[in-house]
Amino acid sequence: MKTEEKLPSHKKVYETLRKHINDRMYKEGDLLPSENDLCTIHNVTRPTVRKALDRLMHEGYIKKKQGKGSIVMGQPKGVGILSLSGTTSAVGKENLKTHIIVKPQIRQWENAFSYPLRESEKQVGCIYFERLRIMNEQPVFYDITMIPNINLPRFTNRSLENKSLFDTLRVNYQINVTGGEQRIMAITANPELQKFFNVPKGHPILQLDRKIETSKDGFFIYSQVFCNTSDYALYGVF
Amino acid sequence: MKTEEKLPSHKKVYETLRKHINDRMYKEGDLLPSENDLCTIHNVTRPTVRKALDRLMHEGYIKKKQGKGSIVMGQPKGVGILSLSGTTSAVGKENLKTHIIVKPQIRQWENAFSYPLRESEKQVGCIYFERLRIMNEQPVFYDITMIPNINLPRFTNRSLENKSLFDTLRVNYQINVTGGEQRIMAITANPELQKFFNVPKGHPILQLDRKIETSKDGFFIYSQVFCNTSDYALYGVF
DNA sequence: AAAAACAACTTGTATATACAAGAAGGTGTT
DNA sequence: AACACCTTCTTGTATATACAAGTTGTTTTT
Repeated sequence: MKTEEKLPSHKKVYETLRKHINDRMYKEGDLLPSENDLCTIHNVTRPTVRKALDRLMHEGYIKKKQGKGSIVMGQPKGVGILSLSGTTSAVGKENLKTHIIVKPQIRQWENAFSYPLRESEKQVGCIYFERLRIMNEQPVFYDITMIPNINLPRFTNRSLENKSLFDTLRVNYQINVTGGEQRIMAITANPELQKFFNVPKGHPILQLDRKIETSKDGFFIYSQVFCNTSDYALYGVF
Repeated sequence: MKTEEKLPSHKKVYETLRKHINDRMYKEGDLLPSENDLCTIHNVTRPTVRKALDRLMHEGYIKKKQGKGSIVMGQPKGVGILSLSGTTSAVGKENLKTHIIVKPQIRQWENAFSYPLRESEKQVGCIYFERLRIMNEQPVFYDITMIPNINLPRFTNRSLENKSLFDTLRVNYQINVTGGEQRIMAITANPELQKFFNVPKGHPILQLDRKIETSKDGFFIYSQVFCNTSDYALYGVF
């Protein structure tokens, strides 16, 4: 088994810097080493470093200023819900607890939240689970996730609790989220949601249906998220 | 007056291709000319072309496949609401009518939808307007926009009706949207919204508060959008 | 006829180089 | 002290070049 395929240098530089920012080695407001310094550090040339920095900039980890340098912005807040990552990175891991309501299980599926499925997806079935996310003792997210049941060794054992699903896929399976589409709407809580969120009848709830696309051809993640925004508004950058 | 500053070549290539895709000269599913062809067409080198293509790819206009080419995806649907553009490009211009509820006017402001303002912003005051957006005879969006009152020649005369505000800024004033932040929540319609949307009391409404950042230093656009999602769910790609 | 090998495309990665333009700090002159 | 200038740092733009790797169609071989 070779989980270790050799990454292109610009991705290695990206992963390294990303990790250092996440680990707070570079803090918000800091300047990254200059592009030339990064060249010597990673033993690559400037276009390569710039490619890594471009991606970090796009994802909101840094901002660049001509003549000044690359300013660290910290972990992008809430890129999660509204543009890329999952709920975990959206609100920060600090005060977020996760209850698994329905454990990951193999299911048949015909469609996914009104998204039509390919034949290849229907054949393999899906990994299905439901989670309730709780912030400061208060339930905020309720989400249903469906993933095609392709061969992901040890997947169900992994970190659905507190780590980001997308990080798991990226680091362990070299599957990157490349984009996706989502529908978002306001609804009122049905009895089930009333129970989960502990809210009265008629309470407004945010609903997100998402089809998430990855670098693995034909591999999509489907998720439906309900969110009680009365105390925590969904926050996102773009 | 020189509205015409010379753009870097990679931006010129980007703008040209973007326009051609928007004008349907390249249709969905088409292949763009190869990178080498684009080089000779625009008389630049490959890294320059690739930079333009990278941006088009990030914004969803094209997808690239190694060995194949650059596949045109058409105008990115709904990049609008949830990641970059304004409501116009989010839903397509076809069936969208705009009613100006409050005409653009100069106002003082102390804050913008709970976003704090800089001193420099407070001093110049803001351009304020409210719009109701109607799709197929049905009111869907109600939005309030506030823009710092810096010198934008002929701005209030321009195209608040049907064109995208962001396109106007980009083409006429070389101001690009570089990002922003937003809060999104579900609420129930207050009496004013009940009237605008023609919905009963307790009807769920989507609310977006946005602070939009531009390439012009210190120039932010603030907008608050209410959306009746009972018939048209907000759709976005990312 | 079917399969394998090849050639001719495409995009992906990476280097080396050069100059432009903005920011910051020091050094002089006034 | 204040200002202008210069040097030196930074990132931005652009070229020229090379090879790797994926796709497609053609040619050759079996």
